[in-house]
Amino acid sequence: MSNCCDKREEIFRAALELIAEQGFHGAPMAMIAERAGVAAGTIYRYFENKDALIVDLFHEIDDKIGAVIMQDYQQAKPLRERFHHIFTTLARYFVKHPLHFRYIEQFHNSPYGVEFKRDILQRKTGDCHIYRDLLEEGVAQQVIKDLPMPILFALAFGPLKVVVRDHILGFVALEDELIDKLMAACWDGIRR
Amino acid sequence: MSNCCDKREEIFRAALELIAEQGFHGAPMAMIAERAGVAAGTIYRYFENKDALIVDLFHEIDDKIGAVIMQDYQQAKPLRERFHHIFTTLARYFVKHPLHFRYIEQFHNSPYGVEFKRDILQRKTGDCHIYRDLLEEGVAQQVIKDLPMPILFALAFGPLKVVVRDHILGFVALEDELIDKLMAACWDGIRR
Amino acid sequence: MSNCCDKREEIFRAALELIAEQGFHGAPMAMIAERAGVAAGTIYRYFENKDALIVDLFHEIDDKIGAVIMQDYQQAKPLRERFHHIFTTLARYFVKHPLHFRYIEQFHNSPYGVEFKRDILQRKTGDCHIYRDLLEEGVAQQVIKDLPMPILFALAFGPLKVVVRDHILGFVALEDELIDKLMAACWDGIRR
Amino acid sequence: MSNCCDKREEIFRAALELIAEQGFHGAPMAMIAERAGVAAGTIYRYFENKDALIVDLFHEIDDKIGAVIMQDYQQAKPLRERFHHIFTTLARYFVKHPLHFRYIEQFHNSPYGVEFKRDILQRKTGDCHIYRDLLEEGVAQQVIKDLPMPILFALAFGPLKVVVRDHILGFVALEDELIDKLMAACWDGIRR
DNA sequence: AATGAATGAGAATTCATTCAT
DNA sequence: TATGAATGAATTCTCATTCAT
Repeated sequence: MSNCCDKREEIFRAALELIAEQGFHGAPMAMIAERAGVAAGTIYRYFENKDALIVDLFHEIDDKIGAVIMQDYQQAKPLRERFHHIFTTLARYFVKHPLHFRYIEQFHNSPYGVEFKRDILQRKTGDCHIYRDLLEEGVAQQVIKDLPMPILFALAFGPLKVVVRDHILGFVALEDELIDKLMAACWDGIRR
Repeated sequence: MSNCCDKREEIFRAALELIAEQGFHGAPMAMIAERAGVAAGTIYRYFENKDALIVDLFHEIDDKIGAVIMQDYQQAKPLRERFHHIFTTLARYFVKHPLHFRYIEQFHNSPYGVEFKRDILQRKTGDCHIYRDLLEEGVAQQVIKDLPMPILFALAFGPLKVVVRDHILGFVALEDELIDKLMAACWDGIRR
Repeated sequence: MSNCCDKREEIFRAALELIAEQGFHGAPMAMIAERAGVAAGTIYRYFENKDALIVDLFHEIDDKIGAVIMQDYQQAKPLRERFHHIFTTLARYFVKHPLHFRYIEQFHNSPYGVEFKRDILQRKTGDCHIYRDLLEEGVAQQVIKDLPMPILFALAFGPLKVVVRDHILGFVALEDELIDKLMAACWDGIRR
Repeated sequence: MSNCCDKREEIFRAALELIAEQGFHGAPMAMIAERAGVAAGTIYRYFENKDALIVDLFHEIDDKIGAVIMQDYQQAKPLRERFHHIFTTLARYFVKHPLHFRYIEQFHNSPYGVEFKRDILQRKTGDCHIYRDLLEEGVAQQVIKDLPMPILFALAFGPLKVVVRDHILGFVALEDELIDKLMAACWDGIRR
């Protein structure tokens, strides 16, 4: 457990940093290895190849985000509060982990991410059902507009994605107060 | 005149298709040349190098979009109508030209696009001032929420981006009626 | 005659400048053409290919030097005076035409020049016989050391080559007085 | 240790042979690799790029020559004997290592060598100070002509360069006896 | 398990030369 | 004759992956 996971962790960290900052182009295996403090060949003990490393790292991050959201998620709370929880948790997570955000963006806009996207959009994997369940519940309760799920999803979380990017580029300071206002506006977008 | 522009056009077309579909990785110069029906060296008569080709192609598309939006834009019309015009024109353009949409996405999520983004976010180039002017006017008239520009921008157009992607992947059929509904919801997001 | 020779002349001039200053690497045909004010294809009307251009240009320069030396060469004058004439004429020519000197150097140190050198060293071409005749006469008269011809040649003109290079690089100012001193020293080298 | 230095050595050897015989043009990296018995990419483990390989190889040779000259150089010996030592050592080295001579010539007549030449002419690097010290000492002792250093340098070693070239091309057989005569003549050129 | 030197296919780019106009 | 766009072979260099140690 000791050595094994350390190395894997280090490789993940190195890949995350390099890819998030330089893109897939700017992250050759040799460079990832160097930054991780392991030999190039060692990466292949933990990952079948570069693609697998990239995909695994994505899932690692994706799972982490899912876990954070689920952590204090209370199904019993009113709809809007639950939306508030998801939205602000996501926003704070990305503000706190800009490299994760940028990695996910890189991933989605790459051949690696295309196949995966089919899954996630069909809500087959991950914790996406939380988002969907919430929205579907809202539609059923006639609190949320009766629109196709992808539309609602885009209205609810699309702006967040754009704003986080702007935040990372330094064009807005995404502080708690602003996150709340953004959330409120997104809620305006989806509610009846 | 004949030959000159044909070749350049063909190279643009080939690069657009390959990059939009396969990403920058999947579009080596030799392949672009082959698909364009020219020799590899020919590309370099029209573009200084691959980067220049990529940036030029982006501007080509960007200008085209700007032109389409400006075409029937009527400054005299009420705010919401102007927003409607921009929004639906954009949506229809992307539905009609999915490769353009995917190319732009690739571009923005790449080293090539980083520098450019700084400009566009600072609204220094292109027709972006149209968007900003519209939103600023709305804020001044107290029709639109008083939020920082990047936030309003994200609320107004962020969902569209996500939905267009879903449309291209086949998860929604972005028809005129749905575009209108989406636009209305986005308007709900930004209006007071 | 008018147009024909102008172009050829311009191509020669352009090639001389570029090759002397940038080496053969730094003188692509397209660049030579541009500097000569002709189209790339035009060069091939006057020269079979790049090699031919390079060799022809060498001969052009070589002939010019030969002509200058022969111009005031007086067979009747004493040996040392004739040596003085050749030496100082050469020196002044190179000082006046540094590009010619550098071109010749480039040429001799290139695959182009190798074959040619065989000829010239066997004294088959050019005005080299002047040098050789002079030295042979000196040997016969027991004024000049009895050494193999290439040795005498090297002693007589080798230093000049090195000094001209230094002059062009700015490490000595090769003025008339210094040329005379250099010549005198070279004469010391070859005379009995 | 074993493999490392072998490969580097082999690459040096291959590059030396090819460049000395065919010039920089005639020595593509792939050909150097093939002749060295390594893969093309392997060269780049030992040298940053082709330029670095070329420059490093030059210094390798240059250092070797410097070492050979210094090996039996005795500062205490009379001036002429020291000159004799340097001159004949150089001559024999080049006779023994014609590829080294031709490589150096190629190098000096190339963009690679230009920058370096400035140094060596200013006697800033290598063992060149030996030559200069010797000549300056001779001038001070009024044994050698009072001429600018580049002139003396050219008189002392310029002929050797020309003769070595002729020797390599097969026009003289530069044997010990002849080397001595050449040296004596060069001494005549510089001595008072 | 770990290493990292070695591999070699593949990518971008250059440039002498050709040929339709 | 002259043009210069087009060609495509050749060149430099990169990098994912392997394998002997």
